[in-house]
Amino acid sequence: MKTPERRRRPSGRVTLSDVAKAAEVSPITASRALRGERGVAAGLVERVKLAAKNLGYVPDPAARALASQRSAQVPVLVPLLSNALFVDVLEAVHRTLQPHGFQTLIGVTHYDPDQEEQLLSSYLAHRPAGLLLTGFDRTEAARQLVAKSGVPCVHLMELTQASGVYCVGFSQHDAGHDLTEHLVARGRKRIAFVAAQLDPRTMQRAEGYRACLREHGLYDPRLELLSPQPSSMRLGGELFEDLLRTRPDVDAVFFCNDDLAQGGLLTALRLRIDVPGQIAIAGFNDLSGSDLMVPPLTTVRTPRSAMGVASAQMLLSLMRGETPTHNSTDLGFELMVRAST
Amino acid sequence: MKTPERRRRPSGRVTLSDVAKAAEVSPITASRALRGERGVAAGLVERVKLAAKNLGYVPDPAARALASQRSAQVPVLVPLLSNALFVDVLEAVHRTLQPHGFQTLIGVTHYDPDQEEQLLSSYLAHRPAGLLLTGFDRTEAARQLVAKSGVPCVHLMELTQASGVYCVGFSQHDAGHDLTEHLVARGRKRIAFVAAQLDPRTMQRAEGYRACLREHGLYDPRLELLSPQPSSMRLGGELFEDLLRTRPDVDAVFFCNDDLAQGGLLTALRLRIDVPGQIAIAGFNDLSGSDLMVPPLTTVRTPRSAMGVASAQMLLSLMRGETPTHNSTDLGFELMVRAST
DNA sequence: CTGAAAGCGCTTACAG
DNA sequence: CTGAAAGCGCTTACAG
Repeated sequence: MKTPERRRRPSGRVTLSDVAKAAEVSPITASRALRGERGVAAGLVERVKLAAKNLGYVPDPAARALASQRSAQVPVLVPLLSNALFVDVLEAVHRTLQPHGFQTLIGVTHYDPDQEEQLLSSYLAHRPAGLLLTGFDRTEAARQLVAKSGVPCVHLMELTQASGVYCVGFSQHDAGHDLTEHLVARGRKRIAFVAAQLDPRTMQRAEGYRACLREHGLYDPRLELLSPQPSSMRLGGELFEDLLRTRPDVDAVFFCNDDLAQGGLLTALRLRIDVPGQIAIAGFNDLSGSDLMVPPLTTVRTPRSAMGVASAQMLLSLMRGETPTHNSTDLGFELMVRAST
Repeated sequence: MKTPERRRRPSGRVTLSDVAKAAEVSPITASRALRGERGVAAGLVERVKLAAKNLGYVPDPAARALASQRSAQVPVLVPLLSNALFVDVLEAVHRTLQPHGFQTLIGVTHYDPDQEEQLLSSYLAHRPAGLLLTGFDRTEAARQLVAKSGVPCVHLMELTQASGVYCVGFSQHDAGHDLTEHLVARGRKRIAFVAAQLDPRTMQRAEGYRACLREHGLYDPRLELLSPQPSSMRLGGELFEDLLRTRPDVDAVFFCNDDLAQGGLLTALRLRIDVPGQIAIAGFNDLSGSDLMVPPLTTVRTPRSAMGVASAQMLLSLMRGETPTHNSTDLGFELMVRAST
């Protein structure tokens, strides 16, 4: 009788060799059969899959990642979860990657490049299969980290023509420009721009706003109200009141995000300010509730789900080792003209 | 001259042995020093940490998980991300676990027990350090999976006295009861309950509503409007209109969530229905924007961040192998009486 | 088409 | 307090 081995560290787990034994093949063959690698006899594949199912085998992702130097994880780094914008993108990414066996990891940067860099370094240690990042604004160290890792990466929300950089988004500048153009077309002359957070994309919209007003000779820097505070309905209401106090002659407000605009609209309602009679109000993103406001809010509908799906598809293609024909996908935007302007 | 080894699979990664060599100790000692295990000479710890820093060493989580049978991941399973409720909880969990070196993984079940079971089986394969689940309503298989895994687990949002089950939440039943009591105290007689999604917690609030109205002899099942559709502002407006059509004599509505209530309130505004004159409106959760509505919405403030923090702390304690004195933490709730009732 | 050997980068016993 | 050996559960070359 054999004495029990002394050095074992049993985990009670069903392993690949258990499956291999049950199917009467070698672990290598079992591994290949389970991963659907071609070049395994059809009969063996059947046997292995059946054995795996019967034993309730679940591959160990840690062992797999260690052996193959590649996990099935795809970290997605977004600034916030409290903005429905990013939640919609995440849902779409998750929906697209899931059926291909990739696991979406959510990382929140809070608009802080240092936090992003740290997240990146920690996620990269997990040997991710791919990476999804928001925008292009990050530390040089973060950029190096990604480049050196060789992990396929797609950027969300903004566009660039830089070669070797993959991105899916729309022109924030043009969207800001077109919404402003709409206000001008409605005959507005004193159009304010009210923004919070002041992240890169907000500032690109601000540039679009400025460009448009300059084209019409209507630009006045005193009509810009920029707050670095986080965006919220409450802040929108407060900034709207500030604006009314300091610039009582404004006839339109372009809020850089719908939560601000909704707050502004509700404040107008409370103060019995006629919208759009006295003042037109527009927002950005077409978030939930904007079409239900009183009056319904004019805004720009941004392709949130489409960006999630398209960026995930581009990443899938990169992870397969393919070279996409286009490295930049412009998904456009849609002006939603409603009763508030 | 030695021929290069043929079987190497170099990953270009800085490993623990690189650090050990640089610090002139064995890999085991380096490992212990880095993990802060006590029983290593202070001088060595210094040397190892310095070497690690100089080399830019980042431990490989896959190797660590494989060797120790335990990862640093803590999956949190929530029904949705589109409800701010869960986003707030997640933020708080993440904030609490992060400094202890644990990584929060977000899993979304879409209120589907089968999806939850599948997520659980996939996450458990990663040998998580701990687990955070929403509520108690899951498949028997899911329950078994968790129990057999031995992974420490805390439940969120609901309470139970069952022994060996850890939970952090508040009484959904009592909150529903107390809000209804407030409406009764305001002299309302025909109080409707309008709900969507119909998840377990919503139905517990419904029970609280029923109990309260029965106590006052005011219960009328025809005043309940229950829709299995996902909760949203839009749906709230629609259900409110349905209710006005079928039960024109209602004098108060208890919406089971603030998004529904906000939609109802905006619809009332649009239809020029006097709130609270003709009809009182109340919501649940005190989500962003509820205090800014016109009129501001009466609701129940639920301890979202507190639940996130407390559940993460309870889990930290379990992961340390401690046995918490209380296995159930009741965080209570707060009635926010505003102008809509 | 199939398999024996080695290795991925750590940690767990066990010894001293 | 420190270390040599073995092992965690897979996959990657290499051979046949």
